[in-house]
Amino acid sequence: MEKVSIRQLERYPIYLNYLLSLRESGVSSISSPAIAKALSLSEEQVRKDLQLVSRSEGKPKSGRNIDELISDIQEFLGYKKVTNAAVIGVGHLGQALMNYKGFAEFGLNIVCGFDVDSSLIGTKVNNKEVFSLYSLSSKIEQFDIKVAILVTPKESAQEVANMLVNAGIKAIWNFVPVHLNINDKIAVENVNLASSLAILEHNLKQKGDE
Amino acid sequence: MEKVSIRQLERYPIYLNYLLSLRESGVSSISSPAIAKALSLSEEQVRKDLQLVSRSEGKPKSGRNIDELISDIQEFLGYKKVTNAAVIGVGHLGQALMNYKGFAEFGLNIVCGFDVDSSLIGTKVNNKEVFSLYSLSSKIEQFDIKVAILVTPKESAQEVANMLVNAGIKAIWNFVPVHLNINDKIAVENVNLASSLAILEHNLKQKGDE
DNA sequence: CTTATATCAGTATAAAATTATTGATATATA
DNA sequence: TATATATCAATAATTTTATACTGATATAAG
Repeated sequence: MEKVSIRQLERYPIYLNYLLSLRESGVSSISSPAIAKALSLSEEQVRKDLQLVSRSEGKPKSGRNIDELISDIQEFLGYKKVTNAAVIGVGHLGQALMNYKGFAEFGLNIVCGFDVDSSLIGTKVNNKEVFSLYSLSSKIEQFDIKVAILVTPKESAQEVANMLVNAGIKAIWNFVPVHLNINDKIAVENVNLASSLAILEHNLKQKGDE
Repeated sequence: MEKVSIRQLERYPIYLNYLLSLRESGVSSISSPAIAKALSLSEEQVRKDLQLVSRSEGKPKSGRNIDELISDIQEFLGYKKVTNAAVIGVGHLGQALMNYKGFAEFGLNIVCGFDVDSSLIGTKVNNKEVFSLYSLSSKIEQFDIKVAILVTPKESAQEVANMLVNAGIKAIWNFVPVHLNINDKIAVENVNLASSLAILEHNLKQKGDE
């Protein structure tokens, strides 16, 4: 496999999204410059990104076949095989994630939630049961859960992360704004809204100054 | 202002978070290498990042004063002045965002929500009223709303974004997985969960292969 | 008080990512 | 069918970002 950069990885879902919407409106082929224009990227970047994951070459003048391109990106991103996940911490955000329908198209299947709050345990959110955090190990095995979606309060995030690792989780999608110190055999990806907001505010300030 | 990179901007909230937790546990000064170690970064990177925003210099052997550092980062990120925001689209995620307490510390104040669903209009979420999307212009002015937090369905995102711009919004924090074509006077920052998940899955796969 | 050293600031180097360039070619158009 | 051109792949140049190095200095330890 050729090396793919983090930045590239971030772009593929964006391409995919756009291509899917194009296909819905009946388009059957597209060129890199056209994609670039639609997504405000450079054509070189788009071409390189697509070259990396696409099995067939693009054709001058006509571009690439959309169906093939979609299939190749989905394949590359692993959307074609299902990964089971669980939400850890069934608060507002946790529940919103459990209710989110869109994960299915990413191959992510949220099978259940975990919490310590006894008033939540045994309830269902979007038809997915909420279990006690202390049944983690058995449920992870039982449901073949690979990814933990961590949405606990800050204070308990590290402790719960340790529990997850002990219970055999291989990847943590961390929505808690805390740096987790974790065995580097485990994949950790942080969703940091504060970082995103910092960029927005910075841009807002700059545009205001112009 | 010296130039700051996107990557750096993303890191400041992470530093801040860590420093706040340190201060809570009574620590009063910290060195760049110590921060680097705690957050799994390189000491050079941390030092450069801090140099950029810190008004006072660090001292060999003892490092930097935590209170000062926290204050400088907060100042730099604009956390000390309040920016009013509104949630556009009061679904599961929109409600979760309206309920999220953490934005206050970022200087972001969600004042209300907007939706087109008449069963939502007039209700309150976390004590913030939900207005009709068609009252956008007047409310934006009335409440001095600067940032729109966009959480609509895909299909309507672009159309609503246009309405927001017409109504005078200066920044859009876009949670919808759609590329918005917007006047570049407006700051747009995309929160793309699919991108984040793509990175996680890629790492998961790589670690599995090792 | 003196010395050793951790940390600093500033600069230089290296790595990563993006953008530009070049020559080739498949297709649309005449 | 011939020609012009949009797009391609591959490579080179540039820019951005991260890391390493150097000499200076404030503090801890003796």
